[in-house]
Amino acid sequence: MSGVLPMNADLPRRPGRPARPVTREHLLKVAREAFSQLGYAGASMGDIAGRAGIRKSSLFHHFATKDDLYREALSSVVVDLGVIVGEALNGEGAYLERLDRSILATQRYFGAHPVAARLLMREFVDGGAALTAAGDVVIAVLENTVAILETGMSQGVLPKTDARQLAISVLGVQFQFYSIPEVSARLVSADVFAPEAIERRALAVVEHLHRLLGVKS
Amino acid sequence: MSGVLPMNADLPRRPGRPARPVTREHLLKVAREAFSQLGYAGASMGDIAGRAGIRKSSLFHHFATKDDLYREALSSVVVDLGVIVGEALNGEGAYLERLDRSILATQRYFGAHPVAARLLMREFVDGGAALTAAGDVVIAVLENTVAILETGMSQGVLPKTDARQLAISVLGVQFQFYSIPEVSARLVSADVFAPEAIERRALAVVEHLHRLLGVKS
DNA sequence: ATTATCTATAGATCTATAGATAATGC
DNA sequence: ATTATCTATAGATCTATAGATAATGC
Repeated sequence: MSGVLPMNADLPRRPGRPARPVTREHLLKVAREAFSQLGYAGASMGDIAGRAGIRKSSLFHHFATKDDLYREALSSVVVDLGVIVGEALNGEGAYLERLDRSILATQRYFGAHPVAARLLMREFVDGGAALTAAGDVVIAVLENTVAILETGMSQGVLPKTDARQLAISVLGVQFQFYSIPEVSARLVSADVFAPEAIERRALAVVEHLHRLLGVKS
Repeated sequence: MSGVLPMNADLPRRPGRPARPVTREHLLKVAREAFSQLGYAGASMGDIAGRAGIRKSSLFHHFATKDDLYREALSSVVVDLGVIVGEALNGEGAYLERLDRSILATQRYFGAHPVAARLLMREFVDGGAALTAAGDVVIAVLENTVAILETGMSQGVLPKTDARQLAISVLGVQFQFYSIPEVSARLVSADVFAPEAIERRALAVVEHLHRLLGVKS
């Protein structure tokens, strides 16, 4: 599609209102990539602008501060993932069915969006030092996990244990692989974002979490 | 102890050779703290010097480049942890005894050294982009975990499964809690470095890894 | 003489702003 | 008229270096 028109996407731009302005969406996409790969402090506005094919000052036209850009980039991932997990959890089926569906959905989302898990992990590791607002979102995600685990325990589907300690381990199993993609790639000797590798990891995480949570098999 | 002599530790220093020079060990300690909290890009040489009570240029007298300082700070943690896990694994007892001892030793090390897990996790997440040499150390740590798991599987102590996929999940369970201390603290509503909290997490990780690895109980 | 510190500074880079430019969309 | 881009630049900060200083350790 859109192959009929010439794709003069990466010609150097000149002053004046452009025919095909760089979209906010595209800027957020390259910002997610840069922040994911380099972290908030490591990624510069000039670098992000360069990836999008515009000048630094043009990037500031779209986002008033680096912090604004970062928050919006992070938020887009949190919202996406929240919707996907929400749909998986609120769909049909018994507790374990919905749990498995949300695990698979999360893993496939991370596989389809190579920057997502690392971007979120960096935010966790930074500990909301830069972000009180986003820090609360992070806590909300974990409190949600705790609630899901406690539901399973009170329904007798999962053995009772400290749900808060467990939630952090669950987070580790779900995020680790895609948060450290270069390391994971070397360990499993494969492109971790190839379709077979994604599916292999998804099934492994289901198996691992079943064991970790004590699901009867 | 050493309370007899005046502790003029944090008086401003002046030009000329000092009576009590700041030790290399102390500089590495504050560097580990800064890199752990802020990351490689986020921590500046000026900041690290300031934490140690000297000027930036004096820090450069001890470490020629920021990269040198980072590598040595990271290396000190890798070596420490390697020794501790090595001793736990090479000691007496059956496979499971040695496994549990190394899990507990790792958790207690992270609890006693609040900057260690996060410093290592940041290095994993950065993916050796900055560091090829240290990146190999990181891979070595994981290959070692794979070898331990495969030993257990071939001895029939652990059920057979993909040891490489499992190793990454094990890494997640072992590191997550102490890699995101601010988040963990809010989730468990406690100072995660208080002795009881450390012991609670250590026992939880043993339980979680027993389940994840399929140890018969 | 050695050495751990300091002051001062070069040169790069980073966030952010000011103001010109020129095509778009109304 | 609006607006997405550009050039140019201010001011802060960052890594790293040069060279002075003065107490230590021999």
